[in-house]
Amino acid sequence: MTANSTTDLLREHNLRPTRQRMALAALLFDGTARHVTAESLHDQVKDMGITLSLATIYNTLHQFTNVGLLKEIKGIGDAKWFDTNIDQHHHFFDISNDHLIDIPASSITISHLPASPDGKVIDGVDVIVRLSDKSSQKPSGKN
Amino acid sequence: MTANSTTDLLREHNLRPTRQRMALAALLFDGTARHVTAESLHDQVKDMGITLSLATIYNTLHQFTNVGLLKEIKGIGDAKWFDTNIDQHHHFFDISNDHLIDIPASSITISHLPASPDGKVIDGVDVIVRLSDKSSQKPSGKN
DNA sequence: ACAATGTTTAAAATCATTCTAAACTACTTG
DNA sequence: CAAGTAGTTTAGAATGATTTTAAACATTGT
Repeated sequence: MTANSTTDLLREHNLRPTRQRMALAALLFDGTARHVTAESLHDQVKDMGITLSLATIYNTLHQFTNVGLLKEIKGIGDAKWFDTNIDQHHHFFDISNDHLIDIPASSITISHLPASPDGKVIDGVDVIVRLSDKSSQKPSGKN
Repeated sequence: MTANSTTDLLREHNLRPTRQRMALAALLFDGTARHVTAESLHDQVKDMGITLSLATIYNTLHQFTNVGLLKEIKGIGDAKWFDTNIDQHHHFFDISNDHLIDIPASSITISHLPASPDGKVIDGVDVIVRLSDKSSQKPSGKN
């Protein structure tokens, strides 16, 4: 993604193209699906020789999410993840290495969902398919 | 649940029936489906006039989970939830009041799950159906 | 260039959770 | 049932992720 299109992307979403947001947008929106946490992004940025405070990473991830450039994924590990794939979709989560893989919504068919309670509507459905290594054993329930 | 059967329940799972574990087990395992966080349990116990340290609540929830008396639910809000329903099942999560409702696994049919990556096996599938109030509007993506 | 407003930052604060080490309790053995 | 030992509980400190604060700084419109 060129510097110019990054600028445009930010402006189109009413975000001033600051040095910090340019760096993060360039990194995130290269067209490939990315899954990041605030910490992992911070590390990536640091590796590129750019210094950004962690607070800015959090601010920016939230701003990008608010304008629809990112999607927040909950329920993965202990930290919050952000996904550059903003389509409705689901995830494989590899518990052996904390890796996420997108599953297009169209690849999963959910049928027979029970009716919502009165006065409630379905806001969304999240499916997480946990993966582990074929060889590894589940721990037995011992104290 | 009587004091005696609570004692037995704990012993059957190799847990000493201490005052603290008895109180928590009696509260949790009354036969109805309960969804608790460490904090919510702590508050419930406090309301009954029993004083338990939060650390003990955490310890006990983990021990109960390890022996298969509880199931940990991930991806709900910011805290970890524990469920007395230990069958494989899914959840409605009402985002307006942080309430959980069980959905039996048999009530949802998931088909066409993509194949797992090489060397990986499916460890489990979690479905969370987010609910909101019929009247409330989704926030529009503004900065 | 200047003001006005938006943005970044370091540092402190917060929140959920875990760890630590000392005090305590339940179980076993003599 | 006394004493030892192994398991438990606890307060408080530590951790880790995230948010807040308030001051310094950058961008934009005029």
